[in-house]
Amino acid sequence: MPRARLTPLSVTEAGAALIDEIGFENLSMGMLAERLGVKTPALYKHVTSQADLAHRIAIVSMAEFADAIRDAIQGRAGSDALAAGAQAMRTYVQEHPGRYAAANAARPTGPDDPLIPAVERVVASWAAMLRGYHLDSGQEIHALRMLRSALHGFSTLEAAGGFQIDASVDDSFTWMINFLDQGLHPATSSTLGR
Amino acid sequence: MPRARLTPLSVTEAGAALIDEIGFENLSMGMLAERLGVKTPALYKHVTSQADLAHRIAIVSMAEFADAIRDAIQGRAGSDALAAGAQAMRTYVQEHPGRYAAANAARPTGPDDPLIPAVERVVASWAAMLRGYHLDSGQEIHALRMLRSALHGFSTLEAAGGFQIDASVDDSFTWMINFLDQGLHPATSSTLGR
DNA sequence: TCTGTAGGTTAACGCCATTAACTACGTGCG
DNA sequence: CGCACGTAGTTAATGGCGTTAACCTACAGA
Repeated sequence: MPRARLTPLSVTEAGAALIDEIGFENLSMGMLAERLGVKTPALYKHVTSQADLAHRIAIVSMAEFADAIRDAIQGRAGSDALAAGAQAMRTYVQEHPGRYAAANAARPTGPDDPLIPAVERVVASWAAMLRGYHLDSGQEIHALRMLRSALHGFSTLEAAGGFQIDASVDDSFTWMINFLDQGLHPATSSTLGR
Repeated sequence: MPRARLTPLSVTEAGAALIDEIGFENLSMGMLAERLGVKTPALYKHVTSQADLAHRIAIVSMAEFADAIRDAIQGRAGSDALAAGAQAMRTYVQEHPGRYAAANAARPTGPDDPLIPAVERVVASWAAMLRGYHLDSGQEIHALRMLRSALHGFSTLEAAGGFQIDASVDDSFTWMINFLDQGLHPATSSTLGR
């Protein structure tokens, strides 16, 4: 049998893949070990605990998420940037519900937790996007929080199957983005069709 | 020792109280039993499983929540109704984070699950509130979903300690409500929704 | 070639949810 | 008035989980 098969990173990535399949709260060390072709205690050679594993998954997921948002917004401005960023977020949550849940549940363990810069990159992307709307400096934080609330709320409710009524969820999402975009624009201009 | 101390309802209510203190995912049968001055297996005489307990908590919580929203909106209209309902929701989540999490995680077990009418009462309250804005009938669902997303997202992020930046969360909330209110008013939202 | 380290194993512990088997209280019937 | 039965509660046992301890052994470097 070959040795040195597993590393903290490989365990984390396998955990991230698993968590998307079975859900954040259903992650178990036994299932992950089996997936990796190893007995459960072997994981503890690479990860100190299940909480540590979850935190590592959160970090790589938040970094992935930050990349997705940045890539979507990059090269666009104003309404286009908002629509693209919002879609990117929704898509990420749809494709990686477990990763997103892990990333969102995590709290920094200290001042040099790599989770912090990852979170900051997400915030920076949204802030850059909002800059295109030329808000008053005092309103930027509020707009940021509103945006985050609306997108987070929509994405998680959708991922949890919370939208039961028979009406297109896609339509609701673009409607919401339009609504937010128009409200963010100065009252005069608004030529955003779809 | 007296008998017949516990009932399904009393167990559920004690569970609801406990879940607010320790968090939805930390609920354990042992802790609840201890709280009730009884051994763990005794709970199974009133509740079939921990999942059943969580579901019962979800039902009473959703009913409570529906009452809170209804009471807040009752007698108000338009912007006032929105502000009051939104505040009521935020307050409920702040005071009862575990109950809210349980209510939100629950899914109806069948067509005659009492959870369903409770959910419908919540939806009905929000729909009644929105009626004051005289939206096109096709837009009502979208507005409802947006409202729910924004309020759910804000409340849960706040309850989870997700707003770290040093700026008044209260201010952000009222700012968001104002934003939504203005966008919903017919005069300024005439071009919404293609 | 020998040795130390590190990634893996098996075995064991404690906590949890759940079930089985049993006990005793108190109601309601004779 | 007493007895029987239903039921709220008990103790004991099972199985699954995360975790730790003790051990084994393949491989790297002296």
